[in-house]
Order: sequence, then C-alpha cells, then structure tokens
Amino acid sequence: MITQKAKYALRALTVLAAADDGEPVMISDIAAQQKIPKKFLEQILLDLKHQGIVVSRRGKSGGYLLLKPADMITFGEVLRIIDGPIAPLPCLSITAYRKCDDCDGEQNCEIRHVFAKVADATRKVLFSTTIADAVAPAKVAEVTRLLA
Amino acid sequence: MITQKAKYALRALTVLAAADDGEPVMISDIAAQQKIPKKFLEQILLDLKHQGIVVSRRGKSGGYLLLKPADMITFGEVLRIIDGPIAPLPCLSITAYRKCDDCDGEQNCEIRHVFAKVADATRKVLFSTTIADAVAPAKVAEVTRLLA
DNA sequence: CTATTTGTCTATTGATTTAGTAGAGTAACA
DNA sequence: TGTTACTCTACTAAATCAATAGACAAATAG
Repeated sequence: MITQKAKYALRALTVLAAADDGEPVMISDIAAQQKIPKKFLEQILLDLKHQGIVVSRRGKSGGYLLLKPADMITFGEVLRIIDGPIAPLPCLSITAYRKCDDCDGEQNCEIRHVFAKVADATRKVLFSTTIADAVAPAKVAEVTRLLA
Repeated sequence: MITQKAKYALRALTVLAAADDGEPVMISDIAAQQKIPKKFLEQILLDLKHQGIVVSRRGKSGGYLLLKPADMITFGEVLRIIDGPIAPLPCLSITAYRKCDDCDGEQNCEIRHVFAKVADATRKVLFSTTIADAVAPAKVAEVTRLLA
C-alpha cells in the first residue's frame, strides 16, 4: 500500500499540471479542490519543492507551479520522494540499498529473485507513467463535455 | 516493502518444503537454520496453520509440515496472510476492498488506473511463483555440489 | 501415570511510521 | 506597513512492526 501522503502528492501535482502555464495555484485552492488537509499539504508541497519537482511564489498572488513539464514527472520519482524506496526488499532498492542482515548470498536468495521480478514490473509501470498521463483523460472528458 | 515477518514466513516454508515428506520439522530447527527469533516464528507458523498452509504435530518428534504440496503454495497467498492486501490502494484490493473516502468516481481516477497496472503486474509474479520454485534452485545447487 | 517435549494462545512492550495539528517566522506585494 | 501566502520546526495520537513473556495443552516415553 502506498501512503495517503503519496496519494495527496500525486493528486496535488495533477492540479498544478491542469493549471494554466505560469499561473501559480495556492495551497488552499489545491487543498479545497482535492479535499486534502491544508497543513498536511503544505509539508508535502515543501518536500516536492526541495526535491525540485515544483517551485513556489510567496505573497499575494503566490502559490505553486510545476518546475518541469508534467510529462517529465513520473509517478515513480514522486513516490520515491514521498514514500521512499520502490523496492519490496531493502536489498533490491536502487536508491536505498541495504544488505539483508539475515540472508547472506544474494545471488542464491530465491526470495530476492522473486521480488526482483516484482520490483522490475513495478518500476516499468511507475517510471513510464507521468503526471501528464494522469491529467490527459480528465482533459479529454472536459472537452467532451464542452462539445456536448 | 514487505515486512520482516513475511520474509520469515516464506523462508520457513522453504525449509518445510525441503524436508523429507511426512517428516515434521521443529520450530527450533527452522528458527536456528534461518536465524529467525523462535518466539516470533511460533506466531508466524500458527498464522500459517490457521490459514491452512501448514499442519502441526505436538509432543516428542512433533513439528510442522506443509499441508499442501510446495508447488501449490504461492508467494501471493503467503503474503496476503502475513502482510495483508497485495494491492497498493485499498480500492484495488481483491481481498480487502475499501472505497477511497476522498476520491469519488473510481472509473475516472487516473491514479487508481496507474496503480491497477502495478497491482496486475505484481499479482502476475506473486501468484505464479510457488514455494517449490524457491526451493528448486537450492536443490539443484546441492546436487551439483554432491556430484562435484 | 507422570515427566518431558513440543506446539498453542494471549498479552505486553519499545521503536518506528503515519497522518495529521500548531504555531512562530519570512518573503512579496499593494 | 499591513496583509497575504509560503516556510520551517516541533509536537501528538493512533497504528503498525518486531519481538518477548509466560501460562497452558497435547503427545509420548518410560
């Protein structure tokens, strides 16, 4: 299970992706729109800012903007920032590798071997899907509605 | 990340799978062989027993045995028993479905859509791999050693 | 029939993580 | 210079994780 925090982060980013280019969106607006506790969202956006996913502007007419284009932000990188390693075992993590203290001989560890396949499959999906992909269907639906 | 408990469960089952047919293996032996805290392992095996994965015998020459053949026990079912749902979101769980209280309209939830792909890929691996698969390479290695 | 052996079951614990809240502070702008 | 909106740190309640503790029950050997 991914955390609530990660879900919030992804949904906040889709809001920013859907906003007009160069137009900052206020934390309160994102929070209201996505039913996210405002104070909690502040922390999340701050994390995303520190990790170079978004930028912020202060004062009147301030808010948040995407730093990179939405189709350059993958689900995988967001999850890593918020929830930590993608891998199901520490000894399979790319960003936070840690030898399993009990098992020695990773090459022969069959459990590791199985979960390596899980990790590969998971990464394939998460790093090939972007925030833009998550926004696209919503936009299609919107256009469809407008044309109806 | 899967829990330590799940890792212990899987490794304990490989020990039982490797044991001679009909020969019970004592908790202490499994614990020693796999460096698992004995008292913790007791609980794990009890869980697996309650869920119909293993059976036990008490008293002298007692211990645990697999209830089903090793190639009929998948990683997926063991993980479900020990760690709970496989799905990354409650609204994607087969065994413990729960509507996400924030998002309404599952059909349109793009986050859900992405994680559905993750869940599918994960399940494909976990339910097609059995304890027998995990033991097989070890057996091959053993035979190779004996023949050397 | 009783002592030993091995599994059964429930409760408790300390550490960590999760999901927030609280509040003082700082930059930008009008 | 006041208001607005982001920034940063600290705190907390509840849940989960990884064990540990100990009383109990069944099987069996002598």
